[in-house]
Amino acid sequence: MGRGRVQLKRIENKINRQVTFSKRRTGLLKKAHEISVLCDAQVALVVFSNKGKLCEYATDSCMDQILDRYERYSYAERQLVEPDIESQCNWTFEYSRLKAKVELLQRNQRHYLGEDLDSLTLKEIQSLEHQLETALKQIRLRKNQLMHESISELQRKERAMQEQNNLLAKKIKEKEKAAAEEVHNWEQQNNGLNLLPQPLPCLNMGGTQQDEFLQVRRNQLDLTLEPLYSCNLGCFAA
Amino acid sequence: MGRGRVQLKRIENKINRQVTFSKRRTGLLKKAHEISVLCDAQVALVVFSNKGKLCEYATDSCMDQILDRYERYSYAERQLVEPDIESQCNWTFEYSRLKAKVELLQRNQRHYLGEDLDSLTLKEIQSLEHQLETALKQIRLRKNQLMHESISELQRKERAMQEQNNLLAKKIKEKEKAAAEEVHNWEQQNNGLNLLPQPLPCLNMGGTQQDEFLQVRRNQLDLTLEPLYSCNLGCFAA
DNA sequence: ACCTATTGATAATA
DNA sequence: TTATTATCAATAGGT
Repeated sequence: MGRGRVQLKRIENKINRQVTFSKRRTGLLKKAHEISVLCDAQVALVVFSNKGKLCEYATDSCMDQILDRYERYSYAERQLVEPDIESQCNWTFEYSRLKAKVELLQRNQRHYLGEDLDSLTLKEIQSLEHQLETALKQIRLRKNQLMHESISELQRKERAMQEQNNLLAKKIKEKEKAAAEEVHNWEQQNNGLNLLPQPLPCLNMGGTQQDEFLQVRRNQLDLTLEPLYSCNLGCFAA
Repeated sequence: MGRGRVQLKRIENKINRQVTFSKRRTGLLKKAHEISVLCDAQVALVVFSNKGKLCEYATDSCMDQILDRYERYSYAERQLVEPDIESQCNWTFEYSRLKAKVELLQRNQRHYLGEDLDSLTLKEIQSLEHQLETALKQIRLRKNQLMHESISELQRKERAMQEQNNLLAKKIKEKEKAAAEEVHNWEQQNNGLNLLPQPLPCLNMGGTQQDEFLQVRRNQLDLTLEPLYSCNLGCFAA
């Protein structure tokens, strides 16, 4: 909304990005509040800006309660696995052990994400860099594999659709031909009356309109390539 | 938006409320995604409908990570509040929650290390790649910073040692001079006996041997600059 | 921060 | 739920 349509991709101009962020953040918070009030829903919204600034909204200002509910909700889905009653004797120990584990893992995770690096020595930093470089190699290998698979699949689909398309075009031509003959017969039978019927609209799609037809097919392909939320082919350039 | 202005209050008609919820939820998710992409922000959105149905959006589909970041962010602010004794009753729940968290973190860690990638979709892989690229940038920044500090420190040491060195060389020359004079005196006192003593080995280090001395010092510096993991200075080009 | 031309979202309706 | 459409709301690009 505004002067000109907007592309769903990162705004490269830093100033514009910041301004747009400010405006849209306001809008987003407003909408969150509105749906919360109008529809009696419980909403939690957390936004970290580009620069790491936090901004939040929560219905009735109880963020923790909602996040807690969320975790309960989503943990319930994964919880099918563990009945886990073996450790009723030494819960206290087990619990603190787990807690320590979580903290360690979180610390590591922060490091893997390039945060909180000041606590590391040069040697540790170098080790971390090396680990991530290795990981990236693996990730890119897998990515390429997936993309190749995706491309093959799309090419297969394209061929199939092309065939189907040719078939349909052929059928349409045949029908037109048949219709034209019928008209011809009718003209001969009513020779001199000069009452030409209009061609049936539903059959009016041969020859010159084939291009438009192909265009439609391409668009359908594009839609297949562009599923939810702008997963465009730009990613292949990465 | 729509036919007539809307009051910011709960929609009483149940049907209307449900319909509006559906539409606005879609809109809200869309907006959340848009600001996320356009402004390179990290967004987490959780919506519970009136009837308790959950609906969520998270940048790059990593809700847990964002909520984690949120908790870390706001943790510092409330750390004063909760000594957390309320949860002695529902330990079972807490325990399994922790356990699930550990599993999630471990799973993530594997992904950050480039392992176990087959379970990820192309979109997730791309997100992961992007995260690690960003992390690596940060890590390299920090590494360079540490190395520059290290270099400055070493250069400072080098200057200090150079000074000390000059001082020592000077002292040695003086001592040699004194020794020579003593010999001279001795020679004069023992004129004609011709019994010259060898110069003391520990003092044999003036003039022409200074260069070799500096060379040794440089090698020690190089070793300090080149610790584990082949961290040569080429990294400064990164 | 404020101003509008435009696009986008959506309430009412079917 | 889906589709349409009249209207209002959000906002992009300027000032």
